[in-house]
Amino acid sequence: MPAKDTGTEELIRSTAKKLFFKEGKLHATTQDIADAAGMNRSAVHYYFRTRDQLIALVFAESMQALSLRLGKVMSAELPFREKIQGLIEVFTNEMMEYPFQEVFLVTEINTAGHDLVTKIDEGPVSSFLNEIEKEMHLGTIEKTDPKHFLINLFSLLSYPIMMSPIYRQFFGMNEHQFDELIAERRELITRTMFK
Amino acid sequence: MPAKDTGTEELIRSTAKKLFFKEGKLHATTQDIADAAGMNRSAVHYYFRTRDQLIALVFAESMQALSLRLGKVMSAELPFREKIQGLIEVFTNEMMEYPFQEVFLVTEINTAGHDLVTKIDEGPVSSFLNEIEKEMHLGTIEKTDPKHFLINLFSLLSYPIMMSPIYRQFFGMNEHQFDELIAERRELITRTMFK
DNA sequence: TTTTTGTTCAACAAAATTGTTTAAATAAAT
DNA sequence: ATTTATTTAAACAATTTTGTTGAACAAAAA
Repeated sequence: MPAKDTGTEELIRSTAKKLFFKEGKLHATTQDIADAAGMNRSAVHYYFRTRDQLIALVFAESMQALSLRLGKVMSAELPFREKIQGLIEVFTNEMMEYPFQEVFLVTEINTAGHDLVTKIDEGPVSSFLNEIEKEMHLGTIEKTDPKHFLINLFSLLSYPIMMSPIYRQFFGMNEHQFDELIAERRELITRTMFK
Repeated sequence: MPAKDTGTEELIRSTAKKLFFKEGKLHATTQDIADAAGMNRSAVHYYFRTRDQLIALVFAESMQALSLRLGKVMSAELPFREKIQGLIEVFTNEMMEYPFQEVFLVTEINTAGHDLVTKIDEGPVSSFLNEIEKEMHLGTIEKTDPKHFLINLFSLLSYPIMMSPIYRQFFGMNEHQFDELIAERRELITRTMFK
């Protein structure tokens, strides 16, 4: 009974993500999305009924993917330092592709107030916090609340990329120059986090 | 000839900032603003003509204030370490009061594409970058591109606060608990940046 | 007091956005 | 060939949001 399957639904989803996460167009209308996907606005409603439902789905998928990514990276069978390097690699790549994903998530939480509690698997996070604590006892990283270690790591990773439009102006750099600066950071962040 | 002067215009401005910067309601309508300010929507249009003009003004003022704040802190007559501590203090306070101000700025740049070039005085920034470089030669901070030092500093400062809705969930903390975690960071950031 | 100026509000009009409906066209599966 | 599912299109209504206008009002100036 099902038919065509030209992946239209998936196209709409990915186009919405492109607008929200890549271009930072947080107010994109159903018309904007249809235009960007090269189709009729009716198709958007046909597959997702309402704009809110589409956004709720994009939000949920983004949270879920984030949780999955975290889980995979945090519970990898690797020595601590390599695990951190893997995390930096994975999340830097994600941020480079979707610089405004986290901004989207936060503003959605502020306005719509989604219940994200269910979306996050706290298991890997808390066991990773334990691993961080062990590493602190070994002396390779500074001793504090392990939550600070995690926060610092993601701060150094995410913030410069999501704020790049502002900081490019501050430093008078073009996009290419700033991308090179960001590229240097993978190594720099490792150095900053250890010792 | 002028009349009343009940500071209504100022009230509208500050209410808009409260919605945008404090509560992260980035899609707030003129009605939302009027409601929050306890007045008629016409008043908003009377003073600012259009929503876009109000937003443009809030944006410009925010950038200008940021530039001013930066300039003042960066060109203070203080030893380097104390200058950094002052910067941390000032900008942490600002972030605590207006957690979503930077998010507002970035999303505005993405959608409206304001020309912020004129708004920023690059003078103090570039001379502060020189000061950082000098400090690197003295050996109190690690040697890299001084831009990285600045980026790191603001990452550690701003990101945790603007992302608090997400990370509170991640760590299963309430607002008060997370505020205490943030409070610990002023000292922690200093320690991380030096040595 | 009268006039002028500036402010507030309610009502209205215009525009933008959303969501539905209907019809027609297309394409796949049975 | 028939049925089912997909896609486009156009038209429409409903809602939201915006922006304007005119009247009422208050305060200062004349």
